Amino acid sequence: MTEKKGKYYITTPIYYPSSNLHIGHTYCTVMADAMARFKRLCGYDVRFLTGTDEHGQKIQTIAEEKGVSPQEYVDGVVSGIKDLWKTMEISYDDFIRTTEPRHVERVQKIFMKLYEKGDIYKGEYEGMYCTPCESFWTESQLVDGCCPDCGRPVKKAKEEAYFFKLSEYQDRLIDLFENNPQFLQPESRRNEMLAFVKQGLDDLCISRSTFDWGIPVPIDEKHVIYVWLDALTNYITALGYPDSPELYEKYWPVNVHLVGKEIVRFHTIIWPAMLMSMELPLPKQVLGHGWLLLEGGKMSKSKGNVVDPVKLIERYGIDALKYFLLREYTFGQDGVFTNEVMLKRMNYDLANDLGNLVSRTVSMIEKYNGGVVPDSHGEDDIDKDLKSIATGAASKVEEQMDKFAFNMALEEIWIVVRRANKYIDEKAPWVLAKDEAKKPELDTVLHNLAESLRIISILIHPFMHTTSAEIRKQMGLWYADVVWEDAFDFEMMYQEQVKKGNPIFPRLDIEKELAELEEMQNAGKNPEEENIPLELKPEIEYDDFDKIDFRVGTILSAEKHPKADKLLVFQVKMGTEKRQIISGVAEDFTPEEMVGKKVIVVANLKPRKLRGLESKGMLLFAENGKRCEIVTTEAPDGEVVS
RNA sequence: CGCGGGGUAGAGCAGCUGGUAGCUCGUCGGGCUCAUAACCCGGAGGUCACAGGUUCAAGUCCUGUCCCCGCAACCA
Repeated sequence: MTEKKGKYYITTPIYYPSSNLHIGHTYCTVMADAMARFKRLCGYDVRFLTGTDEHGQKIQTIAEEKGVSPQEYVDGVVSGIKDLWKTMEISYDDFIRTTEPRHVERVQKIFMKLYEKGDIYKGEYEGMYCTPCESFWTESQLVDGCCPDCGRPVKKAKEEAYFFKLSEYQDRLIDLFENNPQFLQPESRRNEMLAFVKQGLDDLCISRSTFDWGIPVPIDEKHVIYVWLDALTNYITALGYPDSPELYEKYWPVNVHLVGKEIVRFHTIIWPAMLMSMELPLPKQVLGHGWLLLEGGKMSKSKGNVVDPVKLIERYGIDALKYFLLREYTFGQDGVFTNEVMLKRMNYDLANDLGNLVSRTVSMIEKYNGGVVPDSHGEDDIDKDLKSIATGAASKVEEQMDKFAFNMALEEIWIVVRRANKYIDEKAPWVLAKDEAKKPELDTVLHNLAESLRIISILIHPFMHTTSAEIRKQMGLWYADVVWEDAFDFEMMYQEQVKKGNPIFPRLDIEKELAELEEMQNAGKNPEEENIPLELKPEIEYDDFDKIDFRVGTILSAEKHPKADKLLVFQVKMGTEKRQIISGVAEDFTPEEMVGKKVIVVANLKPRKLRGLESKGMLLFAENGKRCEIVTTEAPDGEVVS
């Protein structure tokens, strides 16, 4: 076996089990898994951690709605997540749940360490609180007096809370970013974070007393520990820190925290600050990957446009999906997910190039040499070229993997695949087979193809181990372990018995698959039969409704707000009165097309200045975040709407 | 005002520390029949957003401008 090269600790974020995971989570976990498998294959002592972040008000609320305890609720979701990782053959070494006793106890110990260090103090948190989002907002952040995230009402709240002295660590964090370019990649995120820290850091609120689904603050039973102290510490509590430090001492500091770009800030500012406070080593590197976007924009549960990985795996297999995710997207950048791009990748690269290469090679060895891999006899320039490309690929893959450039690593492997296909054409074994005198030459060709596939089976192992195994089975290599170093050698096969199997990646009818996928995805989106309640704001009384005075108005004129690019300034006539109303619809309508339209106005809304201009009232529009439609009527202006 | 990302062949993208512009798909033409109508070869197609500058040499460095996309401000 390979000698050990040292340890390698890699983590994914711990996911929030408020509902099932989508392909974005899958993407991150697939990358971590590929890296973990690659490092293992290269001889590292790898530890790969994933898990779930299970506390918080949101979970508590959902559980209450479903009439189960929070623990029961998360147990259900988490078991689904574990099933998904099992289906996807994610090779994690540990799965930490923040509700596990091992985590709970250790978080409390960590809290005490910070407290004893003098970095935690009791203070008062004041702000506008959005319950569903568990977030405090400042007045200026509110939209329409409501939560800027979910649009629901907020309430003023003041609560006693414990704070972590994040501000104390500002200078050390600036040093960290400035002196360790490797600490946070890609580069662009580093600049962002540096700018953020330089703006000045506020102390961090780390406890809550408005709900109780969390880890109790050890010195104050009224409080539970709030999200980041609970969540981020998973990376060391899972290693037994502080009470059972064997694994901790072996694996910490982590080599890589793989995270989405939305939580880079927490992992590169808050987490290092906590570690500094505890006087522990910092993560060697945090990598912020991009998002998978859909054509319409961000993927999100509330838009109902999530892509369900399970369906895709059932249909195309896990290796095909993993290949697509790793090959198509550039680490760190956002990428657009479409069924068509996915299907093309699967067909062209997997079925046509790799699958077909295996198929034709095995067929020829069966047909021309009774299914036994022959020995080679000499080499010419073409042989040499094939060999050098095949044996040179492994180091190129290593190089790309060092940069987390999965797409480039796979591209390097596919250069070998394409070279082998080309080799067949150049050598035309079917011609050699017709001439008994050319048998040695034919043998050489078959041998070299077999060797190439052997090497390919090793190279793809970190990314698609099942396919790797299937290729090795067909090539008669079932008896041998996959050893990375063997990818550097060309002469290793000796009279293996090959055996044709099913196509490893059957060719897809893209048109047909597209149609069926679309149908499936629509079916998930619009269950016609079912009557699914909408997610609404809290109920109001009739009296509340009656307070609003809706009127019909006619738009007399419209123009762009001189100082704001999203605002239109309308002059609206309602019966006898004319007034100015401003709306944020400049991106959806031109001023010209609005003139003359009849609209519905909230006429008794308190006037307010928007970028210097007064708006007296509000116009109604229908919108879904993307498209915006005017709510209109036939009635004469001035009339009451009720 | 701002912060960040980006503008490279019809589409989607690579091009790090400067030295003949590349990949996948599509398209046109050819080859082959071992193979999953797959594979291989060749052609057409790019003022590398624009304008200056540095340099023997610039998508690649510098300056300025325009446009797109996130975030932010603001969307009663």
